[in-house]
Amino acid sequence: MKESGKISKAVIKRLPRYLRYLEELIKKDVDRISSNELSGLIGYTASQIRQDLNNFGGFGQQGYGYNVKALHVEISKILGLDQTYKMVIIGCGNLGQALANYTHYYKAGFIVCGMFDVNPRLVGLRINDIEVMDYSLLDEYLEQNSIDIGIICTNKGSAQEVADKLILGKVRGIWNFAPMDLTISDDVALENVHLSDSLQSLAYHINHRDD
Amino acid sequence: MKESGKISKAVIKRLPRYLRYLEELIKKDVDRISSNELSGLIGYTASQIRQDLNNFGGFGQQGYGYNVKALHVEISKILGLDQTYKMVIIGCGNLGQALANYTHYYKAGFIVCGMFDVNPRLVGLRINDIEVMDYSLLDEYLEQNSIDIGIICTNKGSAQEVADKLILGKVRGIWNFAPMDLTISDDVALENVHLSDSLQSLAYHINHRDD
DNA sequence: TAGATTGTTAATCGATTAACAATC
DNA sequence: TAGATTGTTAATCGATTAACAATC
Repeated sequence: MKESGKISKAVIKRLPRYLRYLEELIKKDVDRISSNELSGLIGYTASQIRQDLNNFGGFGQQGYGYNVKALHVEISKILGLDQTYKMVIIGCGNLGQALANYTHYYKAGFIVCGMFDVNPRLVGLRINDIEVMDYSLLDEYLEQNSIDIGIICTNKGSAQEVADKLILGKVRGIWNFAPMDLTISDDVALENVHLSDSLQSLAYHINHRDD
Repeated sequence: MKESGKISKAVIKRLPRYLRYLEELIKKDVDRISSNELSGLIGYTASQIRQDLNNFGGFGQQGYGYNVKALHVEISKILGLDQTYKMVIIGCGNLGQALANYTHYYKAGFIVCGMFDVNPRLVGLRINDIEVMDYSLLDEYLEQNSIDIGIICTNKGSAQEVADKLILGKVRGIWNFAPMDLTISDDVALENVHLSDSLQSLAYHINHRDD
């Protein structure tokens, strides 16, 4: 295995997609697959697939290909999906609630432990057995519970303040849905989902479909 | 201006971010900005900023820099934000509802016209004055209304079928939130938001923060 | 063993950065 | 005009693809 730390972001971004296709193959009881066959399904070149996987070690076997289940296990481990993550959601509007339900039903391993909002109408609400707490209780909650991920579903104006609180409260990663770029100490992982940016890209591509 | 059609995806992905920072500057009544100053804010190199913008034409002026408002207008036009887009949402669970509200309140220009679901409990519900219709009415609706964008918030199993219907119904773009890769005729634009992939990347970065 | 397919090096391609002449 | 800063070409860097020897 190569030294970690020099694996490019582009490679990491592809790993979840490998996982999705491997899951399909497992469902179909496919035991082995060559980089060439996988290329046909997933759309990356066979060469790229082999390069990607070899960043982490030799998971394949010459003349045989890759064992589907074993590869799935390996990529899961690389991504850290063999662990569980405790999460809090800050901002419990539609999006916050959607993410709570989504992770609850579909994402074993990512567990929403606490939900927080400033809106008194939302405080007290129960979403999948998690009660929405008042935002003022966040600091205390983070002190008393070891939380891995903070999910920011607030508006732009509050997002940086929330991020600061989350970092003080020792989260290891932030999943940011607010439409802005957060300033984050670099020992905290940050993943942005900028829906607005995404929609604007779509608009561009709608107007340049023939390119 | 260069020939369109050879502008890289990386450039397009950066445009919405330029727009966000330009909006901040407009709010602060900043009239002009140099690539160097903008670089300090946005985090791209000054060189990259000038390269990016020159893909579309000479928006700046030597010795002066860029006019903030004018640049904002130009990038908006490039992205097609000077137009309006009629949208339908398929799948009106939490996420579909969240997106309806989000675009309703924050995204002038992107208008949700119709919402559809198979679940009889959701059909009839009103979200921002849009009534959720039965999914079986989608084909007819698309025939009678000229819709630009279809937003897929269904589960994986239904997503491809929905996409096919949307394409038959002549949408120009699809915003896909289902955790799978759709097969799309290439005159339809496609933008994926794979939340699950995003969360998995975050997990990776949490476990490799020191790299 | 012969055939298949990986792991890995080398070649290519594309994107980013640096440099600087043009020009406001 | 002198100074500032763009537009644009050239250099560098990184990521993808091609090729092939290693090996199961």
